[in-house]
Amino acid sequence: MMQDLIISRLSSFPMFAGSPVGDLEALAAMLTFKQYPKGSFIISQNDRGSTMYLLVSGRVKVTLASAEGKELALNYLEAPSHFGEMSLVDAEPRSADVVAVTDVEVLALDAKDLSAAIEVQPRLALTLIATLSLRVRELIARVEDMAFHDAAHRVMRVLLNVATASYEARGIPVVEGLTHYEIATLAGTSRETASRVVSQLVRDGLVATKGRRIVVDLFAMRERLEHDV
Amino acid sequence: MMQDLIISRLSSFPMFAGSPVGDLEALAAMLTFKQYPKGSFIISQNDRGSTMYLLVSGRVKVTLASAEGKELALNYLEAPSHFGEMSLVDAEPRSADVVAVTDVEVLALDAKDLSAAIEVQPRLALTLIATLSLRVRELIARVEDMAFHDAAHRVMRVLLNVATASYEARGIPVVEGLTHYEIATLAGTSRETASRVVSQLVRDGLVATKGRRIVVDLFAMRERLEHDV
DNA sequence: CGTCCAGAGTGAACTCCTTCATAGGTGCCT
DNA sequence: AGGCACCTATGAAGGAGTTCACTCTGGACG
Repeated sequence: MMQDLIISRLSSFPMFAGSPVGDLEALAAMLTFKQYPKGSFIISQNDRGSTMYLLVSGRVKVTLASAEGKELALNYLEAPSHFGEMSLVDAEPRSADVVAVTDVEVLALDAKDLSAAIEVQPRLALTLIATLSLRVRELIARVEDMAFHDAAHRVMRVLLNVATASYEARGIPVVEGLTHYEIATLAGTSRETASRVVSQLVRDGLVATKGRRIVVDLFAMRERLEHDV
Repeated sequence: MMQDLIISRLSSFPMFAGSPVGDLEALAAMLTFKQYPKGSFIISQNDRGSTMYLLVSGRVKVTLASAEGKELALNYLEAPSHFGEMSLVDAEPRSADVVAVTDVEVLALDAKDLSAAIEVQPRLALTLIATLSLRVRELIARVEDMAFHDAAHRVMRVLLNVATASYEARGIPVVEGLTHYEIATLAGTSRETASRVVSQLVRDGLVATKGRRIVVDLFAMRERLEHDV
C-alpha cells in the first residue's frame, strides 16, 4: 500500500531514521509520492510552487539558464537529499531549475503542512536550517571562485570536488558520468576552456584520463589549488 | 539595568515584537550586549565562533577578501537584521568577514542556547529559515550575474538595487555614501571599470551625478537591464 | 579660504577567455 | 560491424576587462 511505501522510503533519510512509527505515519500522510522520467523538469525557474521535495532515488541537477541559452549548474544532488525548501517559507518564485538527470522518485511536502510536519518532527526545522546553511556556504565559495579565480582554477576545483566525493563513496578519486560540457557549466566557463584545462592537467600529471573517466591525483590537485592561489 | 536595555532592543525586531514580556526576559538572559567601533571586525573568515548576532544599531558589511588583497562585498546590512546564524547549526568556519561600517551595537546569541531560544520563541526557527532562504536567493542572483552578465550590467544592477532601497526608505532614488571602489566590490569588478560605467550612464542619461551622489532613473535603468539582457 | 588627499576620470597595453571553425575520437544501437 | 550522434581537441581571431600610469576634482580640516 502507498502509505507503507512512503514510510519505508522515509526511513532512509537520516533526519527521520529512528523516529517512532507513529510519527512516520503522521508524516507520510502529508507526503505525496511522485516519479519523474529522466530529462524532465521537476522545478522551473520563476515557477510559483510552494512544494519541497525529498529525493528518494535518482539524480537531479540544479541549474540556471541564461536568456542566450547558456547554462550554469549549481549542484548535482543524489538521494537522500532534498530541494525546493526555500519556497516553504517565503513566497518568492523558484530561483533555479531542477531537472531529473536519471529517472527520479520524490516525496512532495506542501508548504501548508510545514508547521504540522515540524511539530511532528522538530528535527526537521534544524535539518532545514543546516541544509540552507550548507547551501549558503557553497554559494559563497562559488561567488568567491568566480570573483577571485580564473577559469582553470575553477575547473580544477570542480574536478577535485567530484573526485573527492567519489573517493569517499567508493574509494576511487575519479570523475565519471560528466561530460566536459557539464564540467564547464559547473565551473562557469566554456566547454572549450574546460577541455583545454583537462588536457593541460593530463600533461602536468595531475590527472589521468581513461576514455571518458578522469582519475584525479587528489593530493597534488589540492596542493596546486592552494599554492598558485 | 542591562536586562531591561536588552529587552527594549529586542522588541524592535519584527520576529519578537508582540511577544509576552516573560518570553523576552527568558531570551534576554541568553543574550549578551556588545559594541564594536567603526572599522572593527565582528567576524573574520575562517574563525570558528558559533555565535549569531542580532544587529541592534549601525551598519555592517559582509565581505570576502582574496589572497591578493582584492575585496568582494556580499552585502551591507542595517538594523534590525542578523548575521552569523549559519554557525549556530553547523560547525564550519565562518565563510566571510563581517566588518562594522559605522559604530555598531549587537546582541550575541551562542549556539548552545539555540534550542532553548527556539523553544521560547518557535518563530525564531522560521525566521532563520526565511533569512537563510533570502540569502540563498540573493547569492544565486549574484552567481547568475557573474556567470551571464558583463561588468557594466552588474554595476547597473548595484546602482539600481541601492537606489531602489533608498527610494523606498526616503523617496529619493539616490546612491550615496558609496565610493566607486565600494560599488566595484559589490559588482565584482575593478574600480576603473565601475568608474567608466558610471561615466557612460551619465552620458546616456540614465543617471545624474551631483558631486558624489548618483541619482538614478529607476524606470529607465530597469528597462535597460531587462532589455540588453 | 587655502591645502591636501582620498576619490574619480581616462588612455593604453596586455591578458585571459570566448567564440568560431574544423578535425578527430568514442561508444552505443540495430 | 557499421554508422551516427555526441563528445573531445585544438588553432586562430577578437573582445571584454584588468592593470598601470597619470591627471583632475571635491570637500574635509586646519
